[in-house]
Amino acid sequence: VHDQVLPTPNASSRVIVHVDLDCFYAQVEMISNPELKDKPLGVQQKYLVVTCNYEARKLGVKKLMNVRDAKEKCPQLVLVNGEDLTRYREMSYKVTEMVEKRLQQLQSDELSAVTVSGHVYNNQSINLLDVLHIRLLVGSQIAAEMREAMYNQLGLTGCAGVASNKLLAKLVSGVFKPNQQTVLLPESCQHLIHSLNHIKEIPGIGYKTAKCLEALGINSVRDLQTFSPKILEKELGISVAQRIQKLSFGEDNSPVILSGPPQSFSEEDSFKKCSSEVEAKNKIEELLASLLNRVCQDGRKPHTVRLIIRRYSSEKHYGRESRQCPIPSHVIQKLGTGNYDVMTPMVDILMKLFRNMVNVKMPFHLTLLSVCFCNLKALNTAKKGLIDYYLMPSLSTTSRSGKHSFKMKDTHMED
DNA sequence: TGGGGTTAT
DNA sequence: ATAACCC
Repeated sequence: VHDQVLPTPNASSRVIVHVDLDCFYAQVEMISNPELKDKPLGVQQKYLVVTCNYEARKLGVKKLMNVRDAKEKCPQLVLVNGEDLTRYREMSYKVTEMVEKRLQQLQSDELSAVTVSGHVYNNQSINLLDVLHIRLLVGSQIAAEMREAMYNQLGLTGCAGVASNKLLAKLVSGVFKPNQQTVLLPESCQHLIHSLNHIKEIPGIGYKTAKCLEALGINSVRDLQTFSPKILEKELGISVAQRIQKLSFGEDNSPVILSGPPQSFSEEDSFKKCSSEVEAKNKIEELLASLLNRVCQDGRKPHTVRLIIRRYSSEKHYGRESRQCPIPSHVIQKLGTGNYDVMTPMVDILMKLFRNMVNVKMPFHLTLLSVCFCNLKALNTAKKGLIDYYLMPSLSTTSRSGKHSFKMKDTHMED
């Protein structure tokens, strides 16, 4: 859970609190088994140590390190398997609930004396006559309180950053690392942004964009700040160009959006080789069984299913292909109820999607399979749809003029 | 690289 | 459906 915001009188003087948990999976494992607490611990998925606790980091283990390299660096390293995300999801939901409850109370809080909690970035001096400073200090107290509550109620530690926008809050949250917090006062914004050694460190500039910028000779934050906007727009498109150039100045007006419940659920598994249809079917059944449990607990119903594969190919960095289709309404209806067999029709659909992507008469070699449920709708979707249809002019216009308009009517009739 | 997720095109 | 981004 990130990016909680203080109620603010106007959008131009925001105070954003970004909370970032320390090595979350490793913390969950240490809570489940306290004997691991003072040992160097890594969380393993396949042959990777995806994250590790700070004991392990002191001994040279890094995130996403090969298991072999990690063991070599640190022979005492204890490894636990983290391929099943269930317990991490459970803890994550607890954090979300806690934060939302705390946020409800925020309005009625009595704010204590105006002093900083935690670090001030760049050791800058505070001006108590500056209203922006004061507001940020109050943000630092709220951050401290949230971290306290997370530790007291759930046993989780984390960092926090407090600043005037999401980008800066996130960047400053990592300045003092583990279990500490830092507030950024406006005067030190340029210091922070120029402390980055490469533009790839700016959240929002990923692998592809960074490569593209490098090809233009842009390597430092200052390079990006001073680069011709016109040429940048030509290379990356106006949207990306304008957004990332603003980011390079530390400017980010993107709003805090409550993420709410997930938009999709998926289960995936990677492996060395899957080369027969029977093998694929077995994997798909496994993934589907777990997914059905999760979707059942969520309570909403997916209306679309997608199958994703990754083909073995010597060196194609990101090659995933997918096929998706609507879930037939009679299958959707059975989804929550345990008594009807929903596996069989779903597996049939998924195998059709599979054969649509993979020519099973030819040899094939897959290294990943994933099943995704998306287009989640609340229950009573037909009734709600009916109300919307009559009460919301814009919606009823678009649905009537759309090519699926009679399909919507069918849904209403069934109900 | 793993096992997820979101948004834009 | 894919490609980019995030962790």
